Amino acid sequence: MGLDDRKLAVLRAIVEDYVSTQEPVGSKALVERHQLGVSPATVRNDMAVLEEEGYIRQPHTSAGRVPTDRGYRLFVDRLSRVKPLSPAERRAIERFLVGAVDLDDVVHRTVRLLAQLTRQVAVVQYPSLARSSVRHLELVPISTTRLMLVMIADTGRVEQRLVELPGPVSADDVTDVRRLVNEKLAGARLSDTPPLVQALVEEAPPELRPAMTTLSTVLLETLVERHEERIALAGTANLTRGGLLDFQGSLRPILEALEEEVVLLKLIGETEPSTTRVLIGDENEFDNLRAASVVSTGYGPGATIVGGLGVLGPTRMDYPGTIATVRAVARYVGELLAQN
Amino acid sequence: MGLDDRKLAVLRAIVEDYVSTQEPVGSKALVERHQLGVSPATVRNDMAVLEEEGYIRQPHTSAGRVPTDRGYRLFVDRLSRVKPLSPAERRAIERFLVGAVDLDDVVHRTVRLLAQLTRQVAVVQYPSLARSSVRHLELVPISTTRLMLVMIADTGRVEQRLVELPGPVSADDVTDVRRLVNEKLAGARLSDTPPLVQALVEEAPPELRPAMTTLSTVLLETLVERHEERIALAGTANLTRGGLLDFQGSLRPILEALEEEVVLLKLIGETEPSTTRVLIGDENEFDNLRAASVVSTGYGPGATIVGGLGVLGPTRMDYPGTIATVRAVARYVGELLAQN
DNA sequence: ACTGGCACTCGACTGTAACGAGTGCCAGTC
DNA sequence: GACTGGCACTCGTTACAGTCGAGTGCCAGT
Repeated sequence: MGLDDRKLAVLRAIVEDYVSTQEPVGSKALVERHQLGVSPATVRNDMAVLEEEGYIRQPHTSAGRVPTDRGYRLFVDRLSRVKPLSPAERRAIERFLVGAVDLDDVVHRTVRLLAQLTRQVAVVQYPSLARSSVRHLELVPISTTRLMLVMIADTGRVEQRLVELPGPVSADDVTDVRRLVNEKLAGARLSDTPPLVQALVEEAPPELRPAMTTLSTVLLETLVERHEERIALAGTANLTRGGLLDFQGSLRPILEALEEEVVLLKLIGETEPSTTRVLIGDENEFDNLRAASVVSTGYGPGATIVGGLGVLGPTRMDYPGTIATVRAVARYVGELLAQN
Repeated sequence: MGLDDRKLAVLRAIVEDYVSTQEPVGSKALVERHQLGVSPATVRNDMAVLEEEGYIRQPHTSAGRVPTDRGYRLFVDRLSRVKPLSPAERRAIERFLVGAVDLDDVVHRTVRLLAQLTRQVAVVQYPSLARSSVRHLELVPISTTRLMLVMIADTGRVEQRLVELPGPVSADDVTDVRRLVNEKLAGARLSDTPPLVQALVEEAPPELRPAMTTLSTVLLETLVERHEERIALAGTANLTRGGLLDFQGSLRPILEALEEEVVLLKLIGETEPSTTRVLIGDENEFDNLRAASVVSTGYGPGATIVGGLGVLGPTRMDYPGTIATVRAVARYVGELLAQN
């Protein structure tokens, strides 16, 4: 695969033109718009090679070339530099995020901001419980045999859950249980809680045993097993930009995929370190999304990562710009979280 | 507007055929599929009258007829009976809603169920705070000058909000404030709280005054002013059924409208009594949604109404079936809430 | 009041032709 | 050997004409 510099320049030019015009690009138009210093015929020869190598393809015999997923991949990896944000964009980010009053607010503002800046579908994962610590556990009696368990995490997340007790429990008992539970669990990482919860049951005074047992089950279920992830979504209307040319005419599979939290989590839930991840076309594992690309990254206060965020759009997207925006927004959100 | 019985029957037949075939219906096809007991020519005369009265129209000169918004309105008001649900549907509803562990769960299951049964976009409003009572208010110290305020409503809703205090407050003070606040507000309807909150500040011991003042501001803001409504959405992929024939080719305006909580609230936030509301085409106030219809109703435990739910689809929808499903789901959700 | 018949309209579909963007290839040039 | 100009070719797009048929409006007849 001997791709000399000029062939790479041709590929870059094709990607850039196609992204901005949305139309297959031909050899003549290419030399006109870019200073390649060679004739269309030469470009055609280069194109033939690029096509053979699988970086570009022709929609039909007598049309221009279009980048393949592989071509975009090469472009992203080797042919593009991350665009610095414009001052206007920086200002927009700051303006948008100040004044958020709670975590919900932060997440909603973030997802809308991201959708607006990238003009694509934005996805933000709430700070993952698995990466949070318990700040406080509250038990609110609903009736004599029912409690509302409210957990407040250090990331600002608040989760509630109804607990059905095996027998009636007095208000004093609830107070005792609350104190016990908080003594043991406050400050603990959620992923470390199972043994602590276990100990809780064993150390409980006999009269509180049954209640504590039930409670511990619910605790484990809520906090650990049922990996309670939350997701916010915005900008689905942006899918209709490019008037059905992207996504080969049907938004259906995309919209279906966007309704599945599991899918979104796999896409933006950060797996690797804090690097920005770009999934192009069928690089992602979902058939429904083989016409889409995803740019995502992790965010969190300081250097730690508590959740992921990203955008989803057509494979034909402005990768450098999108990557820059996603990164910048993630950084700002991290700073915001660090303040709380 | 003398519409005799046969003309009404013709209109009904047109609506039913058009809804099921999605194609303009002609006089000949009509007499074939329905036992009208008259010839196509007669039907044509009736159609001419119906068209003159604005109940149907021709997409183009030599095509069949299509109902207008006005035609659907007449159909809904006078020509249709609510379809009873099939046993399969009843079973689906029950199966879907048992096992919900908290309010979030109930709402999410409901909205997905509704989307699945009606095969349209479903919207469910969380129980409105304005119609809830305070069950408990919790104050969790984050730092010496910061509190997390958590409000638990009797409807199961839990709202949190960060409070920035004017000066440092001791743990004991927080306990005092918590007790005071709960004594005053527990059990109160949220809409009745403003005077209570006011009294709270006035009656507070002097050393707690500043903290209490800030807190009261936040309380009022959170609970009353910033009418904190929440909405869940599902089934947007259903918009793509009928392959762009509905919604005159572009989903854009619909998707945009669905992103605006305010819009959705106006659509399904119940205004009138507990009756089912049907908004057809441009009967709703949003230009973006003039190609859509909305069927909505209120729900709540027992006879009280705490929120709204409904579905949105093309004006060409199965109104009797949709209305029946929306009502049934609302009733089941109400029962579920009553149990808690 | 209803019906059969008939002329008419007009979108959908088909086939043909002209057009042009874009290609691959080849012979020629530096 | 690498690049270029030229040329034949492909094939989608557009325009136009013609046919078909579903559906209508109207009118005379029962």
